[in-house]
Amino acid sequence: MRLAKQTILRLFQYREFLILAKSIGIKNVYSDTLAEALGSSATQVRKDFSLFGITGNKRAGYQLDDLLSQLNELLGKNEKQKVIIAGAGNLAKALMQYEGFKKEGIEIVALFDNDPVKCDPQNDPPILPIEDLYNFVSEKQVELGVIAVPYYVAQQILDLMIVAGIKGVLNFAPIYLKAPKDFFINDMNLRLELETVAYLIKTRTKAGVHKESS
Amino acid sequence: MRLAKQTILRLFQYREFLILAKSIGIKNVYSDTLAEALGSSATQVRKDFSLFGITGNKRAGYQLDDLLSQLNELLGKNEKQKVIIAGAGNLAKALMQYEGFKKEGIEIVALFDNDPVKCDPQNDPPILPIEDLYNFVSEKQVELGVIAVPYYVAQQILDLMIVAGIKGVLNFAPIYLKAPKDFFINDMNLRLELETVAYLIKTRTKAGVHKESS
DNA sequence: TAGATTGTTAATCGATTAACAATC
DNA sequence: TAGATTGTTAATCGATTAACAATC
Repeated sequence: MRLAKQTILRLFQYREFLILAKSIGIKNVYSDTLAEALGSSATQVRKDFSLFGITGNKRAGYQLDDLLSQLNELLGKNEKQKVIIAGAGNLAKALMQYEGFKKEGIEIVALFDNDPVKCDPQNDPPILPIEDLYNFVSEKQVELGVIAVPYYVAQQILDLMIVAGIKGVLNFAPIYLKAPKDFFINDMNLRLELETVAYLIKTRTKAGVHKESS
Repeated sequence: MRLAKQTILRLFQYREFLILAKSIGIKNVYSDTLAEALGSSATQVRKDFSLFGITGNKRAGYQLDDLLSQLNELLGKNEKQKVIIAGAGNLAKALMQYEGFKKEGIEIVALFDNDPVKCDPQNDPPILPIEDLYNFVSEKQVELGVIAVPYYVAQQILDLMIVAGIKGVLNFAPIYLKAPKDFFINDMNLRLELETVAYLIKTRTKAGVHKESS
């Protein structure tokens, strides 16, 4: 099934909200509850669910535990996924602090950096020289990467990742990267995103695009 | 004019490429050149331009300097914009390192943090206690903010920003924030974005959504 | 039962792409 | 001129929203 990135993002957001709701003892949710929590609409929520054959009860909404386990299954949250980060700078640190990764089945297994000063194989996760990337990734069969290196080495690092066996990346380098058709790249250009908000403020479109799911 | 966030993002990306192209001495570009550079299509490029009345020459494409100055005008790049960051953690540091901000007319004028240890009014930009946010923002008439604080204080910080006069934010807190209709929020949930790539890899949709402009 | 909520179909909306005339 | 490229209109595509029957 072809799935829009936006839909997938929403499914993750539903899941996130359910976990929170569960922690405060809620047992049932309605499409309306979820819509409210995400700034979406009830129809959208039901539509998303119907795409996956997730069903609720006509009068009682969705049973939380049930819904959550269906989403977990769907989103592959029952399996672990290893990730490496290229570039051991502040962005990498910020990601590691985002925390909750481990809880989410995503494990940062190593960082890689050019700068010998930043390297520290004893750290957990280890910070290794770029030269080790190929062997590490191919041996451990890591498939997910993050590109947090300066833009002028980003393509080179990506190429290295690709031959090593990485299948998709989250890219923070502000540059268009070339990759095979079946390779996934999710571009995050933080500066452009900030400039976009700056632009919107300046031109103060009165009937506002005030909510973006990015 | 109502403008899709995606269109604005593309305009910024064109501009970015033009600056690079200019630096290596290129004088003319074609819609095809720009499309290639961004992984877009020539039709898309011309369509975007036509929305703004930007025109080229039938046979010679677009004169680079000319195009660039039109984009600068359009995107408000001839004016400066001040921005504050709430939360002086690694993400804030990463943003400051992104560099090029000043060059882009965006100036980080202050950071704010709860933790007295992190505060340093002598730093450039100054790192101030949250208590100072209201006065600082209203006095300096800052309109743009970044939310880089933990999710459980994000709404509170946003409310504070709003009353202080901020008109839009780039939000890194993984939570749906409530704000007035004419307030701009651009949500960046880095974890969800990474999870999305992880999902796409797992389900390995062969006919790939391999390029995302997020 | 009456009221509330789901699940789905059809309508709308918006963005991207294709087609092509204009013209340098 | 012939060929290449623009600018725009129409077609397509996909996602969101509205409407509403089904039913707990």
